[in-house]
Amino acid sequence: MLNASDILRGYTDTIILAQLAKGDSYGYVISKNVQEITCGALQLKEATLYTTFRRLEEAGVIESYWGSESVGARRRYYHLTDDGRKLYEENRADWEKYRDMISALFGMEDEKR
Amino acid sequence: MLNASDILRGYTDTIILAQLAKGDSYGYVISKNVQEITCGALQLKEATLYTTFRRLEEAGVIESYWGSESVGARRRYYHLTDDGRKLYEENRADWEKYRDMISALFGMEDEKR
DNA sequence: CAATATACATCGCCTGTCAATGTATATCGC
DNA sequence: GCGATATACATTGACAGGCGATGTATATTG
Repeated sequence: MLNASDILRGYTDTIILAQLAKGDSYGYVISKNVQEITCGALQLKEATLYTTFRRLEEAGVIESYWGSESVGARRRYYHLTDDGRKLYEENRADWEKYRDMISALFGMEDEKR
Repeated sequence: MLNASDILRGYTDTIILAQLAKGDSYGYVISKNVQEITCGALQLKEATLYTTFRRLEEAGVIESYWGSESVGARRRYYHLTDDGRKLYEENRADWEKYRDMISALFGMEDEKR
């Protein structure tokens, strides 16, 4: 069966980038959003989520800062940099190409778009 | 950038299954077909291709036999088993779901179908 | 006051992809 | 005739990303 973990691989970065493109956010909420959007079918596991944040920040496409909540658990917010936004747009464009290629490879004759 | 190797990951099995669904075939030709279909954008590297054949055969979804060519390099042909065909159909169905989910996660509001 | 939700973090394993390397046969141009 | 290139299969070891397990801490709720 098509495996969710292997599907995720390669898309995790862009999924997070897409969430941040809507505005600054933090791990827990992003994780919940992904579950909601996919009706629970796909999930960014915590280990994956936080290692990905590190990687993206190191790459300079996101920046982080601690939230100023005075109540509840602390939150580390992330912000998309200009480079990050550029990367996001590139990845979206790439996806449209790869998506069509995979459909073609899977023998789906172009129920186009 | 969306990375071709990580895109492939998770789809390689089904790509091969799809090729064999059209009839028995062998590594070299399958590899060429994939390049052709994707205009060279995606490529099943030999190491990947042959290790995947092993994995799929072990899983009982394909079977192999040596070709009877009396000329040229020997060819190992692969044949889709009944289980293989079933898996192929399942993966195609899964793909349609995952494809739409990823599009949604990437913030592509449904230019449907 | 135990259970659950919120929230972040790290370690080490697993698995699939691939570069590098090796083998062997056939063909094509010069 | 011979070097280059195409056809064809195979293995080894490295690498990287996803994740299970585990740990920390605060807030809410029954």
